[in-house]
Amino acid sequence: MESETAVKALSALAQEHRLASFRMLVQAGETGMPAGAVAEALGIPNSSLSFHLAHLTHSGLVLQRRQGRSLIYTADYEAMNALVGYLMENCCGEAGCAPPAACAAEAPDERTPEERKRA
Amino acid sequence: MESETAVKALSALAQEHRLASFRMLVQAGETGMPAGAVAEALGIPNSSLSFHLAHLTHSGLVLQRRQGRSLIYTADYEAMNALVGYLMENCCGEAGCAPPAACAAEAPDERTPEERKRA
DNA sequence: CTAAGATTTCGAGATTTCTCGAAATATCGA
DNA sequence: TCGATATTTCGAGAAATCTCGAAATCTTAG
Repeated sequence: MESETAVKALSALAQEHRLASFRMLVQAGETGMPAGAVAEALGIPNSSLSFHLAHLTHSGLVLQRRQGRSLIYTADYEAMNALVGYLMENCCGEAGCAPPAACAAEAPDERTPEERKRA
Repeated sequence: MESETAVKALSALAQEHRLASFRMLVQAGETGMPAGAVAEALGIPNSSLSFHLAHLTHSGLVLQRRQGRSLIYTADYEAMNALVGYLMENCCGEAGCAPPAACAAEAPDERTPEERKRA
C-alpha cells in the first residue's frame, strides 16, 4: 500500500461523522445501508452526510451501489484490512508480532436477482 | 474506546509526516528513536517534526521518555491495538469475522538500570 | 557555573476542511 | 410524461492545520 493511499484513508476516518458512518457500515456487513438511513441514524443533514460519504468513497474505504432510488453504501473490507496491515507492518521490529487481523465479510446478500445484475 | 479518542488518533495518523513517523516507531519496537533521528530519517526540519511528534503524543499513540539530552519516542502498541479494535468492532454484523490483530512488543530493553528508574 | 547539544515553543501566512440551505440530478410509479 | 422520492452538487463563511526560522528551555559535560 502506498503511503498516500493510507493518508487518504486515515484522513477519511479522522472525522467524527465519517468515523461513525464507517463503523456503522462495517457493522452492517455486505448488505450495507442507504445514504438516507445513515443520515437519519447520525442525525445530520443529508447534504452534510453526502459530503462525508463521498469523502469515504473517494478514499476507497467505502463502496457505493444503486438500488432503485437509493444509493447503498458498504464498507470495503479489503481496503480496511490493507490499511490496518500497513499501519502494523513489521510491528516491533525483529520481535515479530501477531499477524494483522483480516475481516472477510460473508453476510447474506438480500438483493434481488435483478439488483445483482447491476452491481 | 471513546469516539473522540479514536478521531484524535486517526487525525494524528492522517498526515504524511506523522504517519511515516508512527510507522517508523512501530517498527523500532520498545527501543524507540530520539526525535532528531526521526527528523533526519524523514528529512524534515526539527521544528516541524517536533510539532508532529507532539501531535502524536497528545493523541495517545506515541510515548515519550527522556534519555540524557534526547527525548526517545516509542509507539504505544496498546493504543494502536485499541484503535484497530474500535474500527473493526462487530465487523460484518452477525457473521463474525476474525478477531482484531494485537501487537504485543517484547523487544529487548537496552536501557541502563539508571534509565529504567526514570521511566 | 558556563558552554554546547537536543528539542520545543512562538508567530504568522498559506492552505484545507466542515457545514448546511438551496438548487440540480436521477429513478420510479401511475 | 408528471410528480414524488432519494441524493448530490454548489457556494461561501467559519474554523482548523501545516510550515519552518528564530528564540527559548532543559540537560549534561567540564
